[in-house]
Amino acid sequence: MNNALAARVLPQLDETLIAGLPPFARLSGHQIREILEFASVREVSEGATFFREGEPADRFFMLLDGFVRVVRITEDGEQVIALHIPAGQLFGIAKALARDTYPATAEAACDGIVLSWPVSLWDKFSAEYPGFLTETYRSVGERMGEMNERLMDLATKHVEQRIANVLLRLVNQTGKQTDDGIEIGFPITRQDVSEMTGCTLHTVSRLLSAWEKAGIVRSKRKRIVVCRPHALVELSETPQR
Amino acid sequence: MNNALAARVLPQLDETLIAGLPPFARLSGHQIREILEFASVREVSEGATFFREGEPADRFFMLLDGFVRVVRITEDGEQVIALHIPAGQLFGIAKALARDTYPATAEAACDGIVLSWPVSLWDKFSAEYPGFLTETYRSVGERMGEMNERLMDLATKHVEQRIANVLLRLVNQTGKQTDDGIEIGFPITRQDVSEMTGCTLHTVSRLLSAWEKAGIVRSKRKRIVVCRPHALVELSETPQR
DNA sequence: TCGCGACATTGTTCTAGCGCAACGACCGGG
DNA sequence: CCCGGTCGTTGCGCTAGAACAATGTCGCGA
Repeated sequence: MNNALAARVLPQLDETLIAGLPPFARLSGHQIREILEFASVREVSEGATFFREGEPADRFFMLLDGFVRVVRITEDGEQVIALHIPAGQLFGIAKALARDTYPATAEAACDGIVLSWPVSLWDKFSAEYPGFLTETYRSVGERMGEMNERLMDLATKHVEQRIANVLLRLVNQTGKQTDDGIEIGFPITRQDVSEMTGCTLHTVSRLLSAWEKAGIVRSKRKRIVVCRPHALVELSETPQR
Repeated sequence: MNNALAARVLPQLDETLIAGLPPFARLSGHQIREILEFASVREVSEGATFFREGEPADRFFMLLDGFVRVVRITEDGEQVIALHIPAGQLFGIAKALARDTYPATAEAACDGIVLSWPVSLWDKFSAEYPGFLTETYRSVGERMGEMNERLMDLATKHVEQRIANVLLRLVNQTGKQTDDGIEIGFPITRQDVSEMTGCTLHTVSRLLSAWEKAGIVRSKRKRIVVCRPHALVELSETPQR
């Protein structure tokens, strides 16, 4: 699908691709065309970096296809994955929060396609395009809510519950139905899961093995399929043991 | 000071009190008076609740004096303190993030004074008062940054480092110079610290005792004074042990 | 002034999850 | 087809910090 989409999108940007996205939903055909005029398109492959924490925020982005991983790195080199952003959302919107540098690093969790605009257009977008700001702040609010959930989990839950929660969230947000169950929509390693849950990849590996034996998940290299989501829900709710 | 301020503020709202605050900094005297016309004033005492998580967000608030504690509660009744808000900032601004309920509970960390307005005035404020929205989003951004820091800490740091960090942050944000050192600006229990760092009050107590013996802090009931901030900085940076 | 409730300390025991280590499996490139 | 790198698994010992428990202290209201 990625390739098919790329083939459609790259030769000539198709306005129907972005017309339905929340920040642009209320715009006229003319406005959509205008937006596309200004946009740079970029095809990215897994692992590509869009921008790094601390860099001057000179562009903002719309993800058309794929997933973006938002990452922060501690002084001693440990990564923490703060968030995953699905296709159809804006990111790198430091300007919306009156910042002039990016607060985190953004990289492609899988191959994908992004549009981007210079930040100098931000004020034009927010002034002229009805709904743009509202929808932007709605998704800021949602991301804050998600961070909050993770904060609570890290503060109060056990590793097992946190991992169960992360899998459930990813499956809800990005899941694709397969014959076995629901698969997380992008490649993901044990290391990634550990960086999302604040534990070691060893613990993740052990738990996934155990869950695989129990028939709750199935996983291949970089792929995780959840077969019995409800079992995970129960695990994530069990206070301890 | 609280009482003196209350005496000044309650009989008749003094426009100089809010004219200097960032969200209102660029407004004319007339606009300031208009804002005060619409405002409800409330004196609160320690522990009072402004609103609870999940309630419809029918008002937004400006803290004139005191500190607000932003709290979330897990299904099993555990509290997590997400944030402290100092005087001079807006809070309960769900509307800014296109939410119609409050995402968390807000209570008074100490006696204080708040203004509040019905949420129906939000659009008027943001449309008519230049700088209001910008400053609002700046502080949203700062709070997100702070949550992010805490997320990283919870995910990668040890309890000792997290507690050291929390003390340093509180001292920086709210500290008052005393002859011994810098004191946190509001009453705070071991339990509170534990709810900020995701550990037990026992561990907090033990560590504070140890630090007191080492001359790093001094603490009485509900009061913590940091004598040697730099020692805490070192503790917060020590990878382990 | 006394007594109660909120707050704090400190010892002991126990375990979840980390650190370390070694090996195995799969994947893409030359 | 082979080889090196990335990704995953699993066992073992250890320790940070939780859980449990008991006792001490401060401050406020009657």
